[in-house]
Amino acid sequence: MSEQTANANPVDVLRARGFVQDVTDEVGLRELFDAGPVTYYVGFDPTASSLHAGNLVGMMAMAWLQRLGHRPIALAGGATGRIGDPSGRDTEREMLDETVLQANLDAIRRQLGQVVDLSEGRGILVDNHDWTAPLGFLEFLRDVGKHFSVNAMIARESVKRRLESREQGLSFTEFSYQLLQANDYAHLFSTYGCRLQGGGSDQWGNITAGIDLTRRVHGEQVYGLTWPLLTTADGAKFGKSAGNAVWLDPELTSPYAYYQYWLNAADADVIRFLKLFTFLDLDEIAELERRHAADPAAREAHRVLAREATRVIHGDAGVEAAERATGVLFGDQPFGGLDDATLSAAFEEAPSVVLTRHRLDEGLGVLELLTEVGASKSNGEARRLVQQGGVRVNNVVIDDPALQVGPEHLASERTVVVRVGKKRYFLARFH
RNA sequence: GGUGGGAUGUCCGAGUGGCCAAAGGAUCGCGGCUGUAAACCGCGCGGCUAUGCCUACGCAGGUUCGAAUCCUGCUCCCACCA
Repeated sequence: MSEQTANANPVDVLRARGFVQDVTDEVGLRELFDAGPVTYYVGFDPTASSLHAGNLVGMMAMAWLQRLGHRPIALAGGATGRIGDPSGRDTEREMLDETVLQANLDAIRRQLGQVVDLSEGRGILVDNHDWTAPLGFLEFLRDVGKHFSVNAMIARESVKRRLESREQGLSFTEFSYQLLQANDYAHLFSTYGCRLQGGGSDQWGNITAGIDLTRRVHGEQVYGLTWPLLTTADGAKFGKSAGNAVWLDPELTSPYAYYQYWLNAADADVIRFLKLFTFLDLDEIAELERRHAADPAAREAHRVLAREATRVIHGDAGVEAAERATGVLFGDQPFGGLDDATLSAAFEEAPSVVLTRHRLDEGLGVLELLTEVGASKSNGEARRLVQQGGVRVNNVVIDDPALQVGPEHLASERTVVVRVGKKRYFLARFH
């Protein structure tokens, strides 16, 4: 971290990197930061077994504030996660939910820990279920509910839209959600002295609800800060690759795939992403921006983004594996003389099928092979792919639909690598 | 409850008895250009033992040499009226 960054007000640091959409009472928040370490919180819903790229904005914002000397609280929404599914009523389901939820919480704790230091004395991880579950309904109505005006609640844009929409509707549970979140803030203020809540810009209403509640219950001023909800330059949802979420769990999204997601960022996004998703100095990023403008084809900014963003989540080993696999997959060298282990590592994320060895010895039609590995749904589709020049076996273009694939096509002891188009790889293992 | 309109391929949407495996667009796939990009251009996009055959136009039946198209019933959706 540069001197400049260390001395700047955190609001400016976050804003310079693109983390600030809105701030409640910016003057007051700046003074709060100047007065000493601030305890702040960001909530994450444990709805999946892993966090995903979309959660990174909040994670990075937390990390920056921590680096600037402030104290993070990561809140896992164990309570809100439970009411998210009102259909799970019977005890068996409830138990299962409990197990899954617990696993999800563990995963979130682990993943947050990679970016934010939540160790004893450095940061705190809490679950809002801990204080929400014991709360009685009457108690909740009396202590929390009475501070809210339904008139104000239904005036909120998100609520209003649902009330006007005949087929969507709005359940009482969902309507009450903002009260639960508001109560979280008031609780964290009184328990930990938390005075700042961060969240995506869609959280603005929930955050200000918490600020209001804290003021009414405790008579103290607390603050809120939102970051923009990201979309990519070409309009796609941020953090989705081919429609699938980009997960932080290497079991769900391999370090290679993760690296590739960033490497494939649009030119118009790359600088913005460098600021948000790496810890590089802004000076360094500005230099990359100059170089990118001068020679976009070199894609230097993309490479740095992919490397640094991957390093944050998957470490040096993850970067190394991703770069090695990228080298093999996008090189133009025919494969051959490799061993199964190397091949498996390079193609970790490629779908593979196991076929019997004698089919290879007898000669397997390339069309049939394409269908077997899942590259095509029918022989007709496979034939078209070959005729269009889109098929490679071991990185060598195949132009004959009648080609018989045999033992001479093995790239390693027992594996044949099929490539369709530029990026789709499939492995056939013969046993 | 009444009246009218509709249901077509992944999606949108044309098609009112043979020329319909079904226009057009989008998505998607492959190729070209390029930078593993964007934009743009070209090709492809039901299946098969393939100059033919099979399966497909909400569901079930019928008329006809022949039906996505006509008739009957059913299911679901929409609009207007009550």
